[in-house]
Amino acid sequence: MNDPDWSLYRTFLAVCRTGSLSAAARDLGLTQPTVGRHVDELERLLRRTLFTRSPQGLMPTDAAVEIRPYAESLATTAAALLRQVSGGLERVEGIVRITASDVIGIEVLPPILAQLQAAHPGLVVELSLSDLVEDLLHREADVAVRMTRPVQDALVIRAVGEIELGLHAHPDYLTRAGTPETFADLARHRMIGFDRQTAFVRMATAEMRRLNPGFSTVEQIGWHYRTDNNLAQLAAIRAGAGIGFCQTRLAERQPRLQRVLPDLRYPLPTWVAMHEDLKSSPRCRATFDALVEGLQDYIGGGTGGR
Amino acid sequence: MNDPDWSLYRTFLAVCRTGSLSAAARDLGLTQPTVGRHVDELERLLRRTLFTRSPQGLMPTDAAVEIRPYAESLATTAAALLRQVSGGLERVEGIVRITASDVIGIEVLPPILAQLQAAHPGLVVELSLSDLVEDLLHREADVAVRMTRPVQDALVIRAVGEIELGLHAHPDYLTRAGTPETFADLARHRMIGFDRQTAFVRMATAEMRRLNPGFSTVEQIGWHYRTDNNLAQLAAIRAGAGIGFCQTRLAERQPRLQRVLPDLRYPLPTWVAMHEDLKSSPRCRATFDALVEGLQDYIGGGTGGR
DNA sequence: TCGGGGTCATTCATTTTTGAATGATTGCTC
DNA sequence: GAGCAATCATTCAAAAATGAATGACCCCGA
Repeated sequence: MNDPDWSLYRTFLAVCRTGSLSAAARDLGLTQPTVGRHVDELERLLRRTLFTRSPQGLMPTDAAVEIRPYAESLATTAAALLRQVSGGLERVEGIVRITASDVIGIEVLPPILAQLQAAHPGLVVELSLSDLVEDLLHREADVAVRMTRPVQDALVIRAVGEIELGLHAHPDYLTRAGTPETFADLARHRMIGFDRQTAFVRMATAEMRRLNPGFSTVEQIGWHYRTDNNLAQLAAIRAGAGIGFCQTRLAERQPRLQRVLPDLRYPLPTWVAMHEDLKSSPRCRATFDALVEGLQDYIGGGTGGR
Repeated sequence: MNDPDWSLYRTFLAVCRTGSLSAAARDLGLTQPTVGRHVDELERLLRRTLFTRSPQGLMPTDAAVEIRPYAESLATTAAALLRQVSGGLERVEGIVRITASDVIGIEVLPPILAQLQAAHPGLVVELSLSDLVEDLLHREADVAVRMTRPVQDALVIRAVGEIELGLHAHPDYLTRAGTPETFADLARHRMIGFDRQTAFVRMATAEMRRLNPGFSTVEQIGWHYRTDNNLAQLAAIRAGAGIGFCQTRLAERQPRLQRVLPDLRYPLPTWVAMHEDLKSSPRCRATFDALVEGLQDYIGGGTGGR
């Protein structure tokens, strides 16, 4: 049995993603008959039907679903290879892909990255913002800012300190609704919080209770403005919708945002991580270092160290 | 800039591995001019010289060395894809790749795997024996038998108990040199042990000292027959070269191998691991289960559990 | 019921890729 | 130093892959 040509996998993946031969052809810069022939040949070589040709488009079969993750992996690796080769071996240039949470990526990273790029005009930054952690081992990203300690081997990780979360509100809201003085007061306020009870939220709630014994839990307080999107929470606070959590350093930067119950604190330990092999890549190394330094600055003389 | 065709990476990798266009062509089932053209095109698309054409063969450039790991990763993924598709979705058949240490693979696994294959004639087993842990996340292997606890996420792991190591010798040796009665006696014996001071050996030495306070360390005993190959150690013990460590259950099976200082024990915790995604693959699941059961039997009603 | 926009399959000429053959060069052996 | 067995580069004809064009089909909305 002959191995399929690797490019067939790329075509296969495009068809999986788009759901049609024509769309895949457009993405790949090929034509629809070519894509169709690629699929045919892959099916022949693998001895599997990959798509059932129904008139309303192609339906991937079980076999297609099964091998798709492998094709995705091929794609991320190929993309990583191109990023790697995009930069020289001495100078800080080329493409670096960074993954971070949306709040960090939008509120914290821009000045850090702008300064980095000012120093290295040849550097192109790709920002992938999501709470789904992209896999550094599979090179889905080159450098990551994480709020959970990366457990995988073969990663260079650096703790940059703890980002502190605290309750904040807009002065407009506080003049209207009053300023809470005790944890118990919060029960009478409009609280901004999470929508779903994700694993992170449950963990955070438990930790919050541990750190701040007087703080009532979700059940007792009740949340009036719920969203899982951290940026939306921040926007709600800014708009005077109520009291919610945001990063204290972030709030300090905002023109008019006031801290509420300053004793309540929730530290978010933060790491920067990248694959070991990328240490020797100037662009990744420089980005890593800039992120570490920038975040430590942001946190305010963080603990640093490994 | 156009993306290079993924098959160019495969050709590139073959050239890296073989060191010549002709050899790569033979491996790939292509011809030498084709391989040369592929390399040319990849160099053109990446804007990098990958090989310096010297008369005495091709020398990979720094750029080639840099991207080779990515090409290797592509190759392992493609291989994993083919293994995946080699089996059906319901029946236990196709190719399963297992990695284990050499002693386990040669002395322990054969009957387990033979029984597994007897039950499932369509199952093809690939055994990769090495102390280098192949990366399950990158699908270098489907199932692994490990002596260290796998730390990576996204793995299904199962503790199968502790394999006990003990000192053993051939009766011929013992009649010739006497049977040691105390740890101190070992100093007067021919000891079989490791060659280099690897991280594992250092750790094992420390652990050994902790578990068996009276046991002298390497420095005090002195090793007279040194090899890092565990099979070679076992062979030396069998040949009556002296006293060395081997698995007690293994020694029991040998026709004539006698335990020495039975109080001395060194338990080797053992795990079976595979990638989470492969749980739904019958061939991997069956292999995983068979290995767990077989190893628990081997250990002798091991502790089991997770 | 009738287009319009989308899909995929088929055909055929064109382009591209490939392989066989050949030549040039090197390293090794005798 | 000649002969042999490698290597890679080049050439040219054959094979393969591709794309444009066309036709058939389906869904959707008028």
